[in-house]
Amino acid sequence: MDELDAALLRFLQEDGRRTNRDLARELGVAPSTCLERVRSLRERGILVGFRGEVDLAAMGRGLQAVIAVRVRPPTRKVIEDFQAFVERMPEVISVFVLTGSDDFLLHVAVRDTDHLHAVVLDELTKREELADVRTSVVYGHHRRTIITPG
Amino acid sequence: MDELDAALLRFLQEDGRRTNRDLARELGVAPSTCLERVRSLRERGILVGFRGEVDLAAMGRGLQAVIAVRVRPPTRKVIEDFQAFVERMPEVISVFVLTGSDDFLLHVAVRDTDHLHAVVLDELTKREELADVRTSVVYGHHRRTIITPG
DNA sequence: ATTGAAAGAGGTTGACC
DNA sequence: GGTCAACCTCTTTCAAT
Repeated sequence: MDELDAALLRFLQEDGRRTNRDLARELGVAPSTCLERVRSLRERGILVGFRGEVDLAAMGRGLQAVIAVRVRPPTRKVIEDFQAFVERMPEVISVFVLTGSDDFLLHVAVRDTDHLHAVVLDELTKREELADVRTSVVYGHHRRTIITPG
Repeated sequence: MDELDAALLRFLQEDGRRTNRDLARELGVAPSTCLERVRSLRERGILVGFRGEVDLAAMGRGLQAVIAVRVRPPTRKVIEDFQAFVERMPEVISVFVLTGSDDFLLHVAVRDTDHLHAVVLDELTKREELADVRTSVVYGHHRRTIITPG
């Protein structure tokens, strides 16, 4: 992972559709070199894909919340079953499995407060393993688009 | 936003580099129609970009944590200054501004536990407005790649 | 809005350094 | 690992519907 790889990752995280020629020109290398580098980054599992990104509000899901969940008993089976369950919920954007007092943190995006209420009361609290739920509404969310090598 | 738009969003979230021809063929429309639809989705602010996606572990940042933060006093200035500060930290992948007992939730990705320790002790607790910090290590994280219209 | 065809731009390969 | 050149596919435009 040299300077060229790092620069490619930077540019492609910024705009996944930058053309190969364009990247090559900006980095001062031949297009085929550039192509080979990108292929190598994918083969090494560093660059894992290219994704179109949508605006949540424009998709009619302008209300976001984070939901901290505790399940009991905290056995492997209970944790894994609950994880599989929440990952299938369309309202759930992101699932964190955690150490500490909470077992899960769910990031959800919903239409409105009624929808949020329904997700918590009708979907989550239905589960028998659920021991505790704390919902916080998200005022603002910022995700870094460019991740640099550690 | 009809069935065609929804299908395009689905395919492009799955693979942001699907060619226009390919999309057109699969959806049974002309390439130019497809191109126009995608352009419209971008103009309407529904499709906001295309991003290369990297693997955190492969980037040498295999340890993730979520950090709940309370700041005092919770005035606009204090909140906004702290938000701007954490959004500039390279270890921070995502920032949530919240209602409830915590004001912020930070998702960080770091090299190892020493690095995590340094982020919390040297970067965060340096700030005078910081009133409370609770760090949870992330065992697993799953982000939904395809977001459907609400 | 959608189409089809034409023109220009980009991706990809392989022989060579 | 990097380059150059040729081929071939794709994007993009535009007149027509």
